[in-house]
Order: sequence, then structure tokens, then C-alpha cells
Amino acid sequence: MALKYSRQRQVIYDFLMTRKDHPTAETVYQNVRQEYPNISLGTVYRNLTLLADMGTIQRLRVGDGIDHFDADTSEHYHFVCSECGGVTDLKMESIAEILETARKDFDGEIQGHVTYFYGICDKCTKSNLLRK
Amino acid sequence: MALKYSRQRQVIYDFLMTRKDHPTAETVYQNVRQEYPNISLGTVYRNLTLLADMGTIQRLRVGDGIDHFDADTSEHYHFVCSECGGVTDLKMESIAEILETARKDFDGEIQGHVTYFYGICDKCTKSNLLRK
DNA sequence: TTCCTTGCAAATCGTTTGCATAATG
DNA sequence: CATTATGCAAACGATTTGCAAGGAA
Repeated sequence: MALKYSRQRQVIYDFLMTRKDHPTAETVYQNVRQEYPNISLGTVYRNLTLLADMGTIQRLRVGDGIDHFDADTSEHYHFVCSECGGVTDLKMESIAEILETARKDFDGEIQGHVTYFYGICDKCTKSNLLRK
Repeated sequence: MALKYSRQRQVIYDFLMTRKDHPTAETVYQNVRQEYPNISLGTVYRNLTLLADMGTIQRLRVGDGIDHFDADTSEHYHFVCSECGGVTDLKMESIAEILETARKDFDGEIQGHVTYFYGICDKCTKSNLLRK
């Protein structure tokens, strides 16, 4: 199963790199479609899954039941707004020490962790004030 | 919308309390059905959702796309085995400090976080050795 | 020419929901 | 009696997949 080039895959990846808001497959599809009208949703899913499996992109599961994708594979954390559902990057120091904390009293192999933070984003907080 | 007693809800909750492996709705259904054959999957889902919304139980989203439920609502963390998919409790000290770390350079309100650890559980590690 | 990739549509799967009926307070 | 809960089945929404045709190596 050697990988062959595909225009679709390229366009999907290129699009994902332009976004820092971690779009869903549907959003990727809607956008990529402007420039590549014949592409199908299935192809978008297939390629996002392929890229994620290869480790070229990251699949984010932030609890809303919809997968989000991130072209940035470096270690960083995410914030999910409970109000608007937006997913944003969090600028913060590494919390990788929690892996050590977890390993202390556990008989298995802990390889990694998934952490995301939730609350109300700045934008929603402000618009809530106005609404009152 | 005052809550009324229901035998089904009781049985579902009782069952959940006997388990420390965080079953899925389907597993709850299969088990509860032995003792209550007429119960429907929809009722199981409705009650698990209701209990989770009330804060009586916890809904766990550990990245496998299927919701798991936990009758233990105290603060604790989970480990997910990448091989068998099992979800177990992790005995570890609190890592709530990561909330402070995350709040340092963020303009919104961070209310909480979701963290789970993954790797290979003890049981799978051992059976892998045997298989070789 | 080999075989990876696509578009399309149908299929899957976990979960939710509408509705008429049953149970609770 | 008013209202909440149930069983059943149909509906949903995100994602996957089978298949015949298209494109890359």
C-alpha cells in the first residue's frame, strides 16, 4: 500500500494548514469544494483519516461527538467553548509531567494522554454582557 | 419537569454502581435486560443521559467514539487501553494544577478540563508476551 | 499495466426522538 | 388527574464502505 499522489489529498492538506480553528470534515469539505467542486465527502473523510493515521495531521475529539482536525502536530493543548463550540489553541507551558504522576501507581504502560480544557471563550463572555 | 420514580432508572443506576469498568449504553442494556427483559435501548439511553445531566453519574468520552458511563462522580482519572479498549480507573494524585497553568495566558474563562491517559494495560502487555 | 484513489450511493453505528400507552405522585 | 416515563420503531448525523471508473507510477 504505497502512497500515491492525489490532487484531492493535497488540496485538503493545504486547506487544513491555512486554518487554525480545527475544522470538522464537513467544514473541510465545504471549503475545498469551492476550488475543487467534484470532490466527494467520502474522499475528504478518507484522506483526513489517512493523514491522521500517518501522523501528518491530528484528529481531535473534544467531546462534541464530531471530529476536528489540526494540521499542527506539535504538542499543544486545546480549549473548547461550551457556548459556541469553538476549538482554539491554548498557549501554555507543557503539562507532560502529569504522565509521571499517572505512572506512579499503575501496572501497565502509559504512552500518552489527551487533555482539553473547556469553559467560555472571551468572545462569548463579551457578547453575553451585551445581551443583558 | 419534576422527576418521578421509575423502576428502569433504578435498575440502570444499580447496575452501573456494581461495575468499575465504565460500560457503554449497549453493555448496560444487555445486562439490565437479563433482569428486566422488556426494557428498551431507548430507555437506557434516556436514563443514562438524564442521570449524567443531573450529575448523578459521569459520561466519559475517551476517544473511541462511544460513550462510557461511570457511577463514581468523584474527581479521578481514566486509562484507556489502545489494544483492548478497556477503560479503568487510575489511582493518582490530583492534577488540578494544570487548570492554573492553562489560565495563565488565556483571555476567557476556563472552567474545567478533561484528561484521560492511554497506552497498553497490564493484561494486554502480558498476553502479548505469551503470544510471542 | 498495476494498484492506489476517487465519486457516488448505500450501509453502519451510536444515539435521539415521536408517539401512543403505562406508571407515578 | 396531571405529568413523567416507557416501549417501539423510525429518524438522525457523523463516518465508513463497496464498487466501477479514473489517475499515478
